[in-house]
Amino acid sequence: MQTHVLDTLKERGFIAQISHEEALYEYLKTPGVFYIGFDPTADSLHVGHLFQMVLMAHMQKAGHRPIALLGGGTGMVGDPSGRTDMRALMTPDVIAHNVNRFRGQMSILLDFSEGKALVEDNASWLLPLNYIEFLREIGSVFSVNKMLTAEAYKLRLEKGLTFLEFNYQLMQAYDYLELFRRYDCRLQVGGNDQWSNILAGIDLVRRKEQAEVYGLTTNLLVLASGEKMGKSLKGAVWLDGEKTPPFDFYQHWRNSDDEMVELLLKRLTFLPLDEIAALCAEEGAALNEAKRTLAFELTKMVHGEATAKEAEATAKALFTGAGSTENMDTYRLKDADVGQTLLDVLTEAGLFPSKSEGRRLINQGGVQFNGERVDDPFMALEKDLFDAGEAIVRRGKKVHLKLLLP
RNA sequence: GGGGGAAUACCCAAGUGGCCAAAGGGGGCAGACUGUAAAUCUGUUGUCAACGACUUCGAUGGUUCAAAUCCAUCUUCCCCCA
Repeated sequence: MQTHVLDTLKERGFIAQISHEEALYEYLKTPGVFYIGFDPTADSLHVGHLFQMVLMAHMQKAGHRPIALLGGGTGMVGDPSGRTDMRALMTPDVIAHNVNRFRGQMSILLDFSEGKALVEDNASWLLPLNYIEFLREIGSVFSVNKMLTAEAYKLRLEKGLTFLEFNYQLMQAYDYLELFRRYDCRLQVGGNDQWSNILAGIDLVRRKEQAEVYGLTTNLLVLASGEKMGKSLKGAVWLDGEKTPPFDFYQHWRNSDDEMVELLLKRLTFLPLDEIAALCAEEGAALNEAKRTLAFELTKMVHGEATAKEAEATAKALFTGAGSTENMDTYRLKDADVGQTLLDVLTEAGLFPSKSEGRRLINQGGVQFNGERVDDPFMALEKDLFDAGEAIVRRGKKVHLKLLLP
């Protein structure tokens, strides 16, 4: 008999809490419908979302129907859960733009053919809501007393919470009700910080429809240090190759903490558990093999195999000296750049955020030109410094840039 | 509606007339050590034509030789009372 999908998820470390475990096991024995909400707070999904997408993919493989609910409507309000300050409000057209981008990226992992998965935008039912009707139908079954006791609001009760944000939970609960009515959706999945919002939805469906629906939360992806995952050198790591080049994406995973590798492999890749166990049985430097696998698999998943191989080859070239430098970031000098100082050109090329910063880096020995440490920020970039029209500049250990003569 | 506070760099947070480009912490970046890891130690963290200059302390005006610091107005947020 095939492994129950909940067991799969458990084994791979996804699950934090389940609302009605027994009943959910039963429900998922036959094809079911479930949803996960995504806040359209940026114009691309990032690696934090990847985790939820992988979960959806596992579920879909097990025969269930995922609904990715984009919060085009809830995004107009902003979830106060676990936040100490109010989220900046986004304008409707920005939200609509983001929703569109998300829609496209979802298909990386989900099969949308023949309605096997759906993307919904809650703007379609939240925006037309009539205030008084909503209050009468939905607002009447919520207890403010109860909401106030929720952990999620504790922080905000001290710092201040606007009525706008306080409504978020009602809206999310209403989403669940709506999806239940439309698609007979009986499971909501979310990060563990969504627990009280999910419970509110379960409650609402029970009261309005006398039906039992379920909730499941996932462990948030956090670093061993407790830091949230998904940030790196240049901020968030996006799935969009324009915003985060595939090579940077690859490097992000390649540089994972030792302690995180196994967890990440389990939760973000589809590699069999025994294979993962074997990779991670190694200790110390040998763990790098597991990191390479992680980076490769994920880059392949998001950007395709060919691109993943390129990224791998580039990494090899940069860090071991073997392989090609073909896919390295490059900057072609302009005619006027020749003979200018290294500082000026590299700032122009974006390797330094400012000239001051560039000077600092150089003075601290953080910049190399063709393998030689640079000690003079004003070194002139003459043609004879280039070998076959190109030169490699390195900032720190990991940032490389290939300069090309005009 | 009344009264009282607060706004400082990426974040938290000192500073309440010149010694302030602004303490401290976090974060970031770099160096050493390593395994492209973590931890640790060190340096650094407004900009620039750089032992100097310029622009910054919610906004705008003012007082002063001199303002993050004093005054006025405005904006936003918080707290207490109603």
